[in-house]
Amino acid sequence: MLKLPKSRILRRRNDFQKVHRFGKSYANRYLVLYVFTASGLEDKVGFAAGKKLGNAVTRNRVKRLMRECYRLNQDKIRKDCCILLVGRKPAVEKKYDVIEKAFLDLGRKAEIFGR
RNA sequence: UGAGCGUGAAAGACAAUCGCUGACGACUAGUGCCAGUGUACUAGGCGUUUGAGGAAAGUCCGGGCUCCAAAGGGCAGUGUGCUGGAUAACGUCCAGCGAGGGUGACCUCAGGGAAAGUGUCAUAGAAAAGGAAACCGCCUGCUUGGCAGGUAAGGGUGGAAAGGUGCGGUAAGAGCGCACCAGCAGUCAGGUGACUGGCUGGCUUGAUAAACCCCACAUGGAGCAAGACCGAAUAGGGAAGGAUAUGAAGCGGCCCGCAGACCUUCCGGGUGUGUCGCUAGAGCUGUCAGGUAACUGGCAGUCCAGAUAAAUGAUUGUCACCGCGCAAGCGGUACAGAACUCGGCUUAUUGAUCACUCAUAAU
RNA sequence: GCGGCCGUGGCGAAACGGCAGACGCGCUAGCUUCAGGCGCUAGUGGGGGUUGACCCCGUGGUGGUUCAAAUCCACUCGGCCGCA
Repeated sequence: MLKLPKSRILRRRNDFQKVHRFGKSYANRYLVLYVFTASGLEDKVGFAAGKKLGNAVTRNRVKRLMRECYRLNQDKIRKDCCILLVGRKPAVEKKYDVIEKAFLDLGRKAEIFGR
């Protein structure tokens, strides 16, 4: 089942800062991906969309697209790491399939996909 | 047909698959209480149901609600400012009055007081505000190329020059006199009133209050980050300084009044991103009655988001509308995301419908 | 949610309601130097019309008050900051 309840989404400001500061980062034109493998936050995910992307509607849209990417591909992802996804400006105009392709590329680069 | 002026409905629809928030239900597992049936909490999947706006936005106003002991008085400050009404309240709305703009439909107006007082009116100009002012001109006189006196009709300056036009009058002129107009005061009539119309009077008062100000009215302050609960939780501890029942802090300006014992700084250390507040309300829909209207009242029906790094999404298909294209088809379908809540305003933006106006043409 | 500040030449910034751009950094030209820098002197200061003189528009935007607005008032756009 490809579910994504709220308990698996990062909530706390401290957690976001931890992943952002200590995680390894990978980026392409549409997304930035942070991977953090330390203890405490295994199998969790966070989504971020900064103010540069536009107003609340477009920021919400980018976050929803990223969440859908993670949800539909979570069975391939290793369970021992914590992921933070950040949207970049060119992603605002794009449809889901473009974002998903960008996510899969980044994931391969970061070697988060298990066997 | 073209141009315009008001009004302002609606905010693409349906289906399938996957996913999210809240509520309810039964089930499974764990933990606590209990002898046990059971019950409470947590987690999980399942079923039913629910889920953004007209502006949710800007935060420009006004209420509810909560706390500040009570929310009292005065001053200051701030805001509003034609009249009458609506309203919980408003800076909003409705109906009028007045002024201005437009051929017109219609639009705009912070629209009280300048005779309570003060200030300002640069440059130019003789003079810029109290009974002021003589630069040129005009008139009179004389010691005749200059001076004295009179004069605000003319010139000139200025955004504005001390009511305007005409006739009389005069040495020349002047509300000096008269008529009309404007304005002011009084009075009569109509109107709840703003105001409008008439009559009479003395002949006359610059502009600016979105300058200070005066007048009238309103206004205690803070805001759900309010506040309450659980709890180790503005805790408790140490050091320094200050104050003190001869009255501290406080009541986010001051005084009265209230009240009644601490306050400031530093050091070191610990604990929550908990629960409630949190959605039934000046609610929504329909209908009837009153009112020109804003709106009000009665009756019937109805329950319609409650998140907290913040749910309402993704994909596919069919249809609708628009653009391009011969066609197959391709692309597009605005502005924009609830955060305690309600009434407005403003701004962003797709956009019917209906009423009306002007121009042209036809009948 | 509450509150505050700013917007003026290319840049940083001044300016009682009364000639907009003081002043500094720039830029241009000249002097100085073998050359450059430093220094000194003068000028240009945004846009449009014009050969020039000169005229019109310009202080984020739109209106309003005023004889006159960068300044006062209202609305609005953009940017920055503070408060548990």
